[in-house]
Amino acid sequence: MNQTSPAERNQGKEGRAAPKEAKPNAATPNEAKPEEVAARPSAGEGEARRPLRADAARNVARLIAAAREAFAEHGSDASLDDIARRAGVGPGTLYRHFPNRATLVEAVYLDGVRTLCDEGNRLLDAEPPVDALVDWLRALTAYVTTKRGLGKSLLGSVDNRDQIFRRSHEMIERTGAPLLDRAKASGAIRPDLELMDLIRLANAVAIAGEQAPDGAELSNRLLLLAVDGLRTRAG
Amino acid sequence: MNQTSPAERNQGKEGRAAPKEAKPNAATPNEAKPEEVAARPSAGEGEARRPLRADAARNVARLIAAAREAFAEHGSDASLDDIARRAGVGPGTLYRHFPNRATLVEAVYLDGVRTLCDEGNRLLDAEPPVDALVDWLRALTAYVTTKRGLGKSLLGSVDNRDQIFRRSHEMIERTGAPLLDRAKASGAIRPDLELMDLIRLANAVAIAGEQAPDGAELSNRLLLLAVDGLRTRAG
DNA sequence: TACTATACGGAGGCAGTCTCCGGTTAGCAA
DNA sequence: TTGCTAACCGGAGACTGCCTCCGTATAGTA
Repeated sequence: MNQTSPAERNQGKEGRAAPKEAKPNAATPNEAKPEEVAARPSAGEGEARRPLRADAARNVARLIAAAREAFAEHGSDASLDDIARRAGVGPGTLYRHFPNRATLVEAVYLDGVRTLCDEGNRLLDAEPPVDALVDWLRALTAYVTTKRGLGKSLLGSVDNRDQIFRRSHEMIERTGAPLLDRAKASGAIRPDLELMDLIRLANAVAIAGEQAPDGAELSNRLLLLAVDGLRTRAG
Repeated sequence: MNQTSPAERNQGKEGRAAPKEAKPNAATPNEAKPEEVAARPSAGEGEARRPLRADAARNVARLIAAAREAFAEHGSDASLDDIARRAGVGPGTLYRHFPNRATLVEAVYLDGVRTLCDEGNRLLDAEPPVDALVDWLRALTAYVTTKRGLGKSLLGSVDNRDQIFRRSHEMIERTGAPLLDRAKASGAIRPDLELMDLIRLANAVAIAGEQAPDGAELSNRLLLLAVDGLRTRAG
């Protein structure tokens, strides 16, 4: 039985038994793509790692997808039991894979980064390069929106949070840089543009979208307006 | 029976019945000092106001004190049942006086401002004037720390929050200005110093203290260092 | 002192969290 | 293919928090 013990989950919560502690493991569901082979989270560092069974990996993926949906609708305080139901699994299954809310939030967060980077890698072959960059910026803006909501709820886990944020930023840079270089090389984008400019732009339009009733639509419109201004001017 | 109805408390919470809505009343427990005579919160504007009974006023005061303690230990998500227990009253009593968490947070918040201002008014007679000012700045820093924690949880009530923040800022200015003037008049403090400088200073050291394990001690040390720099230089 | 409007409080319903353990099954060896 | 077993599942149940209801208590006034 790979049930995480109560001691594994305790971290400074008063009253009832403390909530489960987020465990930084070398290979956790959050490290690998949910469907990819993954070692079990509870194995010690020196122990041989055995990948998750196929049904377990499927459940992890379903839980992350359900959590993303629930967090989008209700925020990161969404009911974990509800997430389990949406995923079609029992609460015990949710808690076996994600000992507490923070680990699930982290998993959704990193899955979002991975999806964003996968999208960026796919767009490396898309033509024209400037449209590929714009498509990726759109995905980046959507990601920023979810990042802001989930990032706040990772506040309680200071040690881990900085590491997560740094790693995701690195992933985004590795993905965005080639896309930007392609667009510059095509001559359609001003050559002085830097990736950090685009990341800040995505942040700005995501924040603007948070305040509006039709936030996603507004963010998209603002993004397209801003990108228009980034194009190399003909003549 | 002055029980607030479910409709009075509802405000956009999914799942279960929505939580109680904070009711902005002309005279609520939050307006008056808890022990002071207060009209009942649920009375309409045009109705004659009858002060709370003595036992009711005592319970309000106990609830605010218990809430402050619980919020300091657990944050503004502290269990309301636990706060009622700490106050030695039933949950029904808590909900009769504070229909939802936000009203209780607001009461604790405003009570803190009132306490700060009372402290400032008491210090108007203290000698030397510069030490009186420093004592008040220490209290202001402690207040800012609690303000930041409680202020975040008032985010959900945008209309009321701005009003609360503005009112508390006015109270702080009315209290702090005479203390600063006295210290200036005594010649011990540089004459170009403004109250906003001191408020910003209190904010800065409070924020610094949030990140440290011995936060309160650090904030105090930083405050004293900074105040040293504000003194009029001899010679 | 008697009366009554006001206040109290805690049982109970509901929802969410989280664990435990009997049952199921994926995956491997023979 | 079959049998075995370690890994996995899931949901009942205990517990906590939120919140209301209504019988009881009491503060305050005449």
